Amino acid sequence: MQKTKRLLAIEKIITEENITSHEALQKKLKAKGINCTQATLSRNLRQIGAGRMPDSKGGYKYFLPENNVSSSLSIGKLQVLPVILDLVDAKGLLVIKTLPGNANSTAFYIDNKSRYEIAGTIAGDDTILVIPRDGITNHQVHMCLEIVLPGLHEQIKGK
Amino acid sequence: MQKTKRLLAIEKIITEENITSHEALQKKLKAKGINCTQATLSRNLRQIGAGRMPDSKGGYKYFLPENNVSSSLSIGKLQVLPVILDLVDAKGLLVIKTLPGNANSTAFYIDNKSRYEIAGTIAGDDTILVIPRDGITNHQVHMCLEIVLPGLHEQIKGK
DNA sequence: TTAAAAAATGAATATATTTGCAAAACAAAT
DNA sequence: ATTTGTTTTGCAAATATATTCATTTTTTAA
Repeated sequence: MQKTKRLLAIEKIITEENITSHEALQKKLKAKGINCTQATLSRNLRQIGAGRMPDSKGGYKYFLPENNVSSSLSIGKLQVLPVILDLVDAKGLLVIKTLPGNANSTAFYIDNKSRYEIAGTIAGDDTILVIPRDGITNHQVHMCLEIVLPGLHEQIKGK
Repeated sequence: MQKTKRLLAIEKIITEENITSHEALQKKLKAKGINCTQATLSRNLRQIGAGRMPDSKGGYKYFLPENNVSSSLSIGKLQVLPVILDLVDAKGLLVIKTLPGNANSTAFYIDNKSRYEIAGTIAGDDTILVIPRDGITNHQVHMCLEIVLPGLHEQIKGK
């Protein structure tokens, strides 16, 4: 999962540092041992939905759109992950099993990440149905969920 | 005021239509009788703080950052303008006179436009002090206020 | 008004970003 | 393991955007 790792690194870097060009981002990644071309970054930045705004210093700054809730409610990774018990594909959809009572909050969390790949979610008490958008492969949704919930697949595999 | 007119037109166009490139914007402006080069648009887009985000169709879209309040409170132009009575320069600052009791709401409105040129405002009952940021010329603030409150100078001149 | 200073503009150029295409890496199924 | 199909990637080229510089326009001050 070389790409996923890079996507995560990019998200982290552009939210934490002032990135003003693909080239600058490329260098930061290199420093972390992640090598790729500027062309790949162009594609990756699009994929994660990164935008660009003028900064006050006459340059430009790349940014990740705020995920409405995640920041203000600050649901951290460590609180979200342990409640997820299983993840299975079914009929082009995904079913996530959680600890009892945790489906809604987790689905809420996923929804608020506003990923393009996910059309929506429906949550019961301990089960979430994730509905991918048309044209999105099963595999893409898995990648997407891994981004929304880093470590997810690790987590599941261990159960 | 050729430039101000263009800036206003650009703001209007990119909020109302899907603009995906400088060239596209240039054509829309031309259709409105406003001619300029791509170079000028590059500079203008920076000035008004326009950003760029990936759209779902594989392209990009220019946008104007939301002015937190203006949209949700929807203080329209027509309600704001008539309460402003005068506008004078003083010691590098600007003094705005309003109808009694209208200074605070007007200042609030200006503040929430979050213009770079304006460091802040202080409002009494019928008077607002506008404090420009260091390095901003008096003229720049006027341009800026004209953008925040379209028709402002027209309005004042008529009194 | 007129002269001087500042700001805005276009043309050309430099730089940055995106994309087509072929090769490589990866995944799925046999 | 081997084949087949899909995704990812780099390279090179195309496109889009930013900037330099010279000129024109606009503002300021006298």
